[in-house]
Amino acid sequence: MFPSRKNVTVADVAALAGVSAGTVSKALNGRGELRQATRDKVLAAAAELGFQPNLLARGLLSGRTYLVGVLTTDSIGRFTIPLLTGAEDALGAGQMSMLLCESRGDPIREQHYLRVLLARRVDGIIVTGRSSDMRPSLGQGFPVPVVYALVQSDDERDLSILHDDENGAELAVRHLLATGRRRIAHITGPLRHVATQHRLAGTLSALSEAGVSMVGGAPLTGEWSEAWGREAALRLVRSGEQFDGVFGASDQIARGVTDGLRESGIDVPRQVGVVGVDNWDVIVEASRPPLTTVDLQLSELGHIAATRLLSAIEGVDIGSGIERVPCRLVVRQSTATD
Amino acid sequence: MFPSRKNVTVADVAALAGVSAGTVSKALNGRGELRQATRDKVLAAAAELGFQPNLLARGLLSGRTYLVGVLTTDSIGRFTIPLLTGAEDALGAGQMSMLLCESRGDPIREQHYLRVLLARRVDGIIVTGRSSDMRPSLGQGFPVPVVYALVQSDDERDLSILHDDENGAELAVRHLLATGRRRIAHITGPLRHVATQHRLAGTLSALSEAGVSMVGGAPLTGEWSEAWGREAALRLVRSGEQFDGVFGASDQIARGVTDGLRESGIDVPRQVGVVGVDNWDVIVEASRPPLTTVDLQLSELGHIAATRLLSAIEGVDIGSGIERVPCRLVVRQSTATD
DNA sequence: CTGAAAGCGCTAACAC
DNA sequence: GTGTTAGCGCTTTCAG
Repeated sequence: MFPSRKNVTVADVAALAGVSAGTVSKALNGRGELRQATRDKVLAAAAELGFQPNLLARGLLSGRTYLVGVLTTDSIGRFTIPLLTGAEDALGAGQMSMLLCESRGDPIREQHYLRVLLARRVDGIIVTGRSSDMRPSLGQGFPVPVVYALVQSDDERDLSILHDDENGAELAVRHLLATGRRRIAHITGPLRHVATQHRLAGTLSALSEAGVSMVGGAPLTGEWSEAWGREAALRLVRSGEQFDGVFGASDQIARGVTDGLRESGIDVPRQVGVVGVDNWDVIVEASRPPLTTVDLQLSELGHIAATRLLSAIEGVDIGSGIERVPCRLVVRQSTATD
Repeated sequence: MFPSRKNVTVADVAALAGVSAGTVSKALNGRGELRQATRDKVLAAAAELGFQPNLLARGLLSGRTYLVGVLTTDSIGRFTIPLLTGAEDALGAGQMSMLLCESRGDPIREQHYLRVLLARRVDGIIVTGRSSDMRPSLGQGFPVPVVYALVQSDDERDLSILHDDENGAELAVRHLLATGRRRIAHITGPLRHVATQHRLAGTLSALSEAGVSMVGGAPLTGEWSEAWGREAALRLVRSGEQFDGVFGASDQIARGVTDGLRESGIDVPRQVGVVGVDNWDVIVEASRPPLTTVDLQLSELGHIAATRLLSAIEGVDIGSGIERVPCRLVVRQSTATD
């Protein structure tokens, strides 16, 4: 399959085909006017030798490397993976490869990686990381385009592709309403996170659309954990407030809620419907019952980021600011109405 | 910081410093004998222009790209991430970068990526993926070294770096024994997986070391899921067999076991100790109580794989066959003895 | 239609 | 000590 112990060059192919190096190049790249017979001869020789053009040499000449750097500020995690996959899909179509750099939040490392990426003459850079709040812009005046995905640059002149938390919350709450629930509580993470704020805003907007108010008048805020979801559910039950729907701002919280409710003798989804956020398979499927949840469409997000970057590389103006990707609701049994 | 809109070359630096390109190269790479004053002049000029040597050009000449390809057969997941992180640590020290390719189990894609990696003249390749059974070897006769990590090549002539499931199971069971349990059950995944077989072997060896036999005489085999862990726990309880320890072959199974036991009125760890495998934070911490578990040391594994690859690239013979990385036990409350 | 020559940016060898 | 030359592998004029 790859019998070439030694690297074959155009010169080798040219020699075997009995033509010049220039002709080999034209034949293999379909450029220029060549006689069909010559072309075939070259192709045959190339195949016989297992010729692989050296992309370094090509890049040196063309000024394009067909490489994009992916700089993850935080460590790669659950959120970044689908993003990478989506980006790879979009890039693969353009025959580009991804150079992965994980700076782990260390600015020194980040500068180092940035330097390396530029030294390797990547065609563009995608900056990503843990989806929380903003991150400092890499700055302007780069020799290559930069797109931020999942993380927001603090500079308006950059383009950031983000998921739409407000939209996601609206989908969740509207679904609870559509399945007949009217008394809806919101259990969420720390209020200082923008995600928390956006999800709260979406929740309030969907509730007011329907003319109902939030149970307890305010969200229950805590950690992004199952334990908090359980505890919040218990608090809700003990408060004596009537409620028939809970929007948990993460799958972990929502799963904790289902556990807390079940252990309080409350049936999900019969008595209370529960919706989460993330569509994180392990949590969602292990939950009892399986969770209806909001999918953040991260692979779509990666796809868009990569596509925008490709456009920018082609010289197209991709604008700046924030582009939000809508979420998608995934219905499972935690909101079933049989 | 990176003001270079245009790419600066050695020629530019040479012009500014009033020397020749060759001298610039020597000055920047600390080669040859240069007068200190000249060296300083060049360094100053390079700094002023924000010079970044073009690694493509360097690679073309040196025959080394300082790139390694990472080919993941399956999609990148929970297991591959720590591995990548570990590999990056080892590679970073050698100033190498990672080119990430995710073939998603599609052989066509894999061949395509392999071709691209070779065309880019990577210095070496790490093959990884979901840790299950074997995978077909990429074959011999590559122009660059290849190391398999987490996945095992089906060709003995390749080097595969793997975690040690048997050792992990021994650690788990010995710990249960050391905390005073004698009647230990094993709940695990499908027997056709090699991981299942190795974990069973380790379990049996640790038990026989202590002269005790497995509760029920055989493992309970099922899915790698919480649901199966719960169900197996219930079966165990209903069977009427006495038991005071359970080794679950994954954190998901073990967590399911703790839930099943608690819901049967059995106290973990007072009446039964439970140990899992994976040290998967989300599962382990959300478990009630938090799980004692076996850490597969995947980032260590990635580190070793990258280190071996670097050696091979340097021309050192790294041997072949299987190198197993020992596991590490992480003790939490599910086996506490107060 | 095909070949020869130049050059992408860098470094190693050899002059001076 | 420093400049000059050649060449890594490829593509692209420009002759022929």
